[in-house]
Amino acid sequence: MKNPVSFIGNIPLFKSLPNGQLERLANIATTRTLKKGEAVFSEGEEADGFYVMVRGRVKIYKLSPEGKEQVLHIIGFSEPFGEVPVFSGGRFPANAQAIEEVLLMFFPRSAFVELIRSDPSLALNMLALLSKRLMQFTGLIEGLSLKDVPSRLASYLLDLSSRAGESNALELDISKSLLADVLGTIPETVSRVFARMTGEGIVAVEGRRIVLVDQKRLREISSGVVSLQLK
Amino acid sequence: MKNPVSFIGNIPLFKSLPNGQLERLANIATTRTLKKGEAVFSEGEEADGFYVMVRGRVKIYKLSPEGKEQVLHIIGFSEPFGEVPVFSGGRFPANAQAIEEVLLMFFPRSAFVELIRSDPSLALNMLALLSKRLMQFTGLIEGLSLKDVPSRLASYLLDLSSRAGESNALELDISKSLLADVLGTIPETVSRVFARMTGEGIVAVEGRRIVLVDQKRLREISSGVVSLQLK
DNA sequence: CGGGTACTTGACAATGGTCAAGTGTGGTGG
DNA sequence: CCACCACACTTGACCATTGTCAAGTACCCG
Repeated sequence: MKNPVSFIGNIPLFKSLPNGQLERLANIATTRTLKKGEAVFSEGEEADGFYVMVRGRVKIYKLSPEGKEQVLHIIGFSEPFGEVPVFSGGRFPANAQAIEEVLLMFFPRSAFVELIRSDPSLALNMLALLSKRLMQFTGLIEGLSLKDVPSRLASYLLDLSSRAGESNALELDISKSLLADVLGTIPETVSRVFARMTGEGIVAVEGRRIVLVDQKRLREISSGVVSLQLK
Repeated sequence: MKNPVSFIGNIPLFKSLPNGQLERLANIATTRTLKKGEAVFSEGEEADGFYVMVRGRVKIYKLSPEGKEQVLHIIGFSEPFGEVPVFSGGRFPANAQAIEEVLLMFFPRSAFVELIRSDPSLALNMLALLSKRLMQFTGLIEGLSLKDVPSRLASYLLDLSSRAGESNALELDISKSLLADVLGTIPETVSRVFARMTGEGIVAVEGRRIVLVDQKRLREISSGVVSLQLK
């Protein structure tokens, strides 16, 4: 990295920190690189700090005994992760694995807690971060418990579209099998739902490129007002 | 309440606060009583503070368009709730309803944020609280996505037992239909699973009294090593 | 004592997962 | 540079779990 202090200063979590603090952070931080497929940490492992993404992406996920995955989060540029055990338990509650080549910054726990103690605005930033995570999890729980797969897929697509500037033509940011793990289902089901949506003229799919043909229908499906035809 | 300051001082979230701060808290706090069935707040409502339970219990839950409920949390004595929008959004991400007659303490947002700013240990307590919530949600997501209903019920019973001092004879702390909403299923399914477990000699059920006859089997079911017989 | 709610049980339906087989494609090593 | 292999994806047939609808019983509260 060319300039660690300036990188750290641009992380949303650390915004509003004075320069002195940024330098202290840069001093306690270390970096770590991983190849695609490598584990950052595993569930139950002892945690002595947390990470911030510099380059690449990792998935945070739970594993069932039979090997099915539920993705909790996909971490991208300048997002922190693994911060939960810093404040409560000492162990990671889920697994983290690189889905691309990855460069991470690592912040040791004790030094970071000290920093929070001395800087209330850092504490409030962290509180805001955890609160947002909580809201996001609330949505995930709602989806898994109260909505069917077409509805969850529709929500995902609409969300992608809104983050891509409300465009109707978008490109999936992840593979369809990873998408299945994000939605809490399996690749076969994702395929079938895409097929049904295509048949209904709601979307057009070509590999990872997807066109939202009928946003209105999509919104109805995502909110559960109507459900998708069987066949 | 006889002595607000001493009550507040005994809330885990506020432990380790100096007396002066406790008095400031007592000054900004108000109280609120609700009858069974009354809403504390609803999803999407503007939030200007959070609550701490003094007496009774409330359920925090999401609602599907068809009226199905998923309970996220049951709040009991001296637990805080509704604190998420204090730090991020301005709106409650779920509903809260009294399941018994309830007495609450309310802390307005801005005064509370000021207090956090001035007291790092309060900030760390709050960070620990949100982290624990996050871990709990992680478990809920895991259950909904990766485990079947018998497994979730088994986990619930084992959890109850451990919190009741490892006793084998326990009393459900909630009605079976509320239990269904906690587990992310419906009362009919809970009934059937209890019936199957009884038939297998795993538990004995009599109204709300439940005896865990075969804890070992129950643990196997909860962890997904084995599954329950069909009939 | 009455009424409503909680709970149970049965028959049925449907969502979505499993298993299997086949197609396409991108990356790598010969 | 091409062939091959692994993997991502698709599709079909089948089945299991769980939700829906309906009816009946029991129980608690007023």
